[in-house]
Amino acid sequence: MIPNNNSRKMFLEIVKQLRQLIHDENIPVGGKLPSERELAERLQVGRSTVREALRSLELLGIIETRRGEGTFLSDFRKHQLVELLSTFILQDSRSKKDVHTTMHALEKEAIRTICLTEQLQKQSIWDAFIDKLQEEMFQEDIIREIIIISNNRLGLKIWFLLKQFAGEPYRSLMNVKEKEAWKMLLGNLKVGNEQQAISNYNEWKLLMNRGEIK
Amino acid sequence: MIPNNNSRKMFLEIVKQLRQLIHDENIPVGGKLPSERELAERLQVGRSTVREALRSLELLGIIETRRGEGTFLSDFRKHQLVELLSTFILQDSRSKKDVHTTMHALEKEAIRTICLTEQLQKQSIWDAFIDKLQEEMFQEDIIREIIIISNNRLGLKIWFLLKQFAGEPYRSLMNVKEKEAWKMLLGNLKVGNEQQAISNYNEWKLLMNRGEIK
DNA sequence: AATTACAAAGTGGTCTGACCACTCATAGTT
DNA sequence: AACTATGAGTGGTCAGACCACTTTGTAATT
Repeated sequence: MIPNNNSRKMFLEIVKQLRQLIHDENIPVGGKLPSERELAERLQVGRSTVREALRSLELLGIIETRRGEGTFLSDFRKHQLVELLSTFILQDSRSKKDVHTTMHALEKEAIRTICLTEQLQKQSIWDAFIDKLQEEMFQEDIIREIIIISNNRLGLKIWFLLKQFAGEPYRSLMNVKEKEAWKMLLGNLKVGNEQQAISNYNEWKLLMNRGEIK
Repeated sequence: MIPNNNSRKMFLEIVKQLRQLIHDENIPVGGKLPSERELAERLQVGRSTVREALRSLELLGIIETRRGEGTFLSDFRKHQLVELLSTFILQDSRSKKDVHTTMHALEKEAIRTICLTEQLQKQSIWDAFIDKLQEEMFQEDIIREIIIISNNRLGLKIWFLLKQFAGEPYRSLMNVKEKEAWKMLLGNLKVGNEQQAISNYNEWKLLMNRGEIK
């Protein structure tokens, strides 16, 4: 008979199978998962093992549980866990720097993609953003919109993820210089001037860093 | 008496208290945590509750457990969480194009970082690579080395992950033109010429794509 | 005295069964 | 028709029991 002496961690196996199950049954975001008891029976493990896997995914913000109702697939953007992680994990400045560097890489790539793709430049949204610059506005929203428009869904998701780990790298309020940098950046984005746009981006980043040092 | 049947999730509370405990007792990376049974008694909860919290932290790569030995504070720079989340994320966006775009973003950022950091340019490894170009060599190895030297461990981790999903984007054999492009790229890398290096990179990428189309 | 072999204690891994607290649908009552 | 009570289903927690594994101490052997 096959020994059940798994050197592997069972609960990790369950995590894996849960992922498979979610995929196979095509459970949508917000959809309901089978109950813990049913999962235990279907996967042929104890309920406590199932729970360990579920609790892990819950801490990651992948699922959401409501007592008396059930377990639901969550929109992982909502997780509150990340602030926990930042206090737990990202005390290391090396890691923080890595997160920022990687985010910047994704942001720049989005700008490049947009500049090099004619259809993406014609979006009238750039003008709208330039107009909105006068009001109070979240810089983060602009960045996000840029990445969204660049149409790299994977990059966007990774960026979201990192943003959550990075804490608050983007201040919401802008001073005059920052607004000016944004205006130029958006303007160059509109006409597809890659070199200039990247240059503007770097300038803006410099302004941001100075602002943080203050 | 104080009712502890709060609507709050107990296991989240335990996670919080574990963090406190690790801080208070100043447990170093690699250090040993109290046993599950001891934690259960100290925190006045059941062992299974403690386990749910511990399993969550384990999935996040914050702790490491070894059967028969104990639970240890892990080197969380391993970023296991990113790996996990990525496998979840990549289910619904397996667009190869997105994967490639994101990989290129990371590669370019590595090149930029190296160009802008003097210490990284002095590595004699570039000359070694230029020499090796004559022989049969894996382009993938050069790229990887570039990212490693750029010292962004998170980026490297993500890059590795994406490479797995991307299949085989980098052919191992190089023709004359590709070798020439690499030679220039490495040369510019050595002296920190960012603009030219990125330009070389783009040229090389173009050559790669043509080769694939053939 | 040194080495080996074995037993015991300690630890994480898993399962079972039992409650509790909560939500919801529904049968029953007014 | 509106309201109420009930029970089924679900997650939350606990206690106790094994198992598999590692470490450690001790007794037996050399």
